This record gives sequence, structure tokens and C-alpha cells, in this order.
Amino acid sequence: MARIKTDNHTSRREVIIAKAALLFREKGFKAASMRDLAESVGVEAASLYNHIKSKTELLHELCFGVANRFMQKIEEVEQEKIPAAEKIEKLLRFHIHEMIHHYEEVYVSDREWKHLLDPYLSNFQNQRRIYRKRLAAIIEAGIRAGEIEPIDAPTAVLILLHAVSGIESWHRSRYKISAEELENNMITILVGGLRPRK
Amino acid sequence: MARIKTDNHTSRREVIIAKAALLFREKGFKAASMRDLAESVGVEAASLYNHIKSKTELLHELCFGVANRFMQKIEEVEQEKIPAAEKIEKLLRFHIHEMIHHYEEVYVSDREWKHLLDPYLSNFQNQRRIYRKRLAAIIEAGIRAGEIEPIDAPTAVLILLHAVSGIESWHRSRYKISAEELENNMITILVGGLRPRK
DNA sequence: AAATATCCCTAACGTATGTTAGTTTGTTAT
DNA sequence: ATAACAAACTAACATACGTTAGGGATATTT
Repeated sequence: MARIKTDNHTSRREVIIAKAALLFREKGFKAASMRDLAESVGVEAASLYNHIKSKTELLHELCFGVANRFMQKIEEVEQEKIPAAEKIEKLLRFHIHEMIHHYEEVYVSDREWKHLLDPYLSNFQNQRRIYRKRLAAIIEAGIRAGEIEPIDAPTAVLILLHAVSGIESWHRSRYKISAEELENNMITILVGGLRPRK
Repeated sequence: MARIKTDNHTSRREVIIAKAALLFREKGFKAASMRDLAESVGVEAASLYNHIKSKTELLHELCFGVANRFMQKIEEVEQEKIPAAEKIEKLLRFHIHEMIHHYEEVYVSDREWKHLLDPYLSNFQNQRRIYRKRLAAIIEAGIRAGEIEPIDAPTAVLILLHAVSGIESWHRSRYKISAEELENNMITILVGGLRPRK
């Protein structure tokens, strides 16, 4: 009888969630079936329900896991006593790191949250809106301090966040530059784009 | 009996495709059902098949329609005798325009192409790869000419393209700045980010 | 070794989906 | 008015999906 393999520090539930992230990323939430997931875990579909409540619960877990990490980070950075431009760079680097090293979950959280169901859906959307507002606030502080070119802050936020999610293409591409190079190139272009013109 | 309304210059087929774009954008290709589409067109699901061959065909039509427009534009711009940096700006403005004014189709083409079936899927992926290579080539020419900061060109491409698709958030948001402002802000940040540092 | 709890299996359910067949209604041309 | 064509309808199909029920196997605890 097939059993889900785990080392002693990850529960079977976590194994399932991790595999779900992979599957949801490559097929999309709707197109990925529980039978697909079961196969990739090495078990029958019905068996999954000993560890999880529903397919949607997997999506919750992924989306809010990621969202919480970002929320925690921005709270941490907001309280540091450094120039706003540095806060932005710090957060940008965090986004890049997350996108590189927790690719599957971050990607799924970014693209598939639409399929959350409604108490969770609005909750997630709210969190996102708030996060972006806080990012914009830092940028506006940077503009007032003359560290950042005077532009529309929400637009800047939208560019930054979406630019980072371009790392998806890097993952998919065959001829990769190193992760460090990637990070530095992104920082150069994005932070450079924010810097004030003389 | 319900009939699909058309002015005399758009076929019923085109009406269906346009509604499909809307639906695929807001629900995703897999989650949008033919019955949903039928309802939004004002007709029974089976009736759609008098005008189209399959659900996937709708996706083809949308994806390749968009891809062809971009291909045509890059060929046009490549042959102009202007500095590389200007070519990039021109293409960037085209991307922004398309994303603003043909939002639904461009968005769908960008996010849902995964669900194309295989002769078309690889075809589409190839076109995309080629397009990006050509964009990268222009950037590299700009770097050699000293008009652009020396950075990894493929990374720059990935940032530019994904940043533009951030316009999605602009569409979704309630407090919109004007389309012109949006465009100029994006150009400021992105073109500014490419400009060489002194 | 026995008892209990955990995990997995087979079977099946109800529902939703894309699509086809065949028929009827509406429009256009003779 | 009537024939011919286009476009809609109803009914139904096969399939795929998420999920539940109930029983058997494996591991864990006593």
C-alpha cells in the first residue's frame, strides 16, 4: 500500500500542499485536478482527504501563507530608521528573493487568488490593497524627501510588483543568468528608474 | 427567438469572440464555461457552435490576434532609422496603448495561452521567444551605442514586458489617474531605469 | 500480543462541462 | 408567396471533476 513519504519534520499535509503549489503553477488552479495531485503525491485521490478539507483549502493555504510573509516583512521594514528609498530597495530585494526561492507558492498566490471563495476572497483582496497602499506611502515619503523622482506612487507600485513577477520568465527560460545577477539587474533598472533626474 | 445583435460591420462570430475575451479575462479560460459565454451573448450554449468550432478556437483567435499585432509592430519599428533607445520607447508606448485599449484580449493572450493545444501551443511559445529575442537585440544595440545602461538585455526585456502588464491593476482600481498620465509615468520610470548613469 | 488510531483503497455519487444531432424559427432572394 | 439558407432551439451524450462512505491495511501505543 502506497504511503506518502515524509522526513520527520514535514507532515503529509505539507507534502500535499507543496505538490499542489507545483501543480497549480504549471496547470492553473482550475485545470489541475485532484486526481493529478494525487498521482504526483503517489496516492489515490480520495486519500488526500484524510489530510485536507478541500481543494480550495489548498489555495487558501498557499495564498495566505505568502501574503502573511509579505505583510510581516513590510511591518518590519516600516519601523526601521532608514531613508525611504532604502526601504523600497529592501522590500524589492525581499520580493525578488521570494520570487526566486519560493517560486511556486508566490506565483500561485499572485495568479490564482481569483479562485478563492468569498469570505477568503475579499479578505485576500483587502490585504493586497492595504499592502500596496503602504508601499505607495513609503514611495511618497521618498518623493517628499527628494530621494525619489516625483511620480504617481500607485503607478510606481504597480510597476515594481509586476516587474518582479517577471522572474517567472527567468525560471522558465533555459539560458539563465545567476540569481544574484538577476537580482542586481532588476535593482539597477527599477531603483534607477525611481531615482530623481538632475 | 433570441438573436445575436450585430451592427452591420461586425459578424456574430466577432461578437462571440469579444465576449469570450471579457469572460476569459475575468474568470480564466478553464473556469469560464460555454454556458456562461452563451448567457453573456444572449443565446443558448449549443447555438454558439453555428459560429465557432470549439472553445479552444476562441483562445487561438484571441492569442494569435494579439501576437500578430505585436509582431507587425516590431517589424515596422525595427526598420526605422532612429536610435535604439527611441525604438524601445516607441515599442513600450505601443505595449502600453494595447494594454489600455485592448485590455481584455491582451490580458487573455498574456495569461491564458497555457491552455492552447499543441500545434498552436508550441507555435505561440515560439513566437513569444522570438519577439523577446528581437526586443533584447534592440536593447543590446542601445547598450553598444551608449544610449542604455549596460545590463543584461533579456532581464531588461522581462522587466519591461511584465511592468506593462501591471496596467491590469490600473484597470481594476477605482481611483484611476488618466490613461495619458499612466503612460507617461510608466515611460518615466522604465525608460529612466534604462538610461545610463553618469 | 492486543488495542487503537492513522492512513489508504475501492466504489460510487452528483454535478458541471464541451459538444453533437435533429428540429424549428426567422431572414433573404427568387 | 415560396424556396433556400442561416441561426436559433431542445435534448442528450460522454466525460471529467470534487467529494463521501465504508472497509481494509499499516503503524503506534499499551
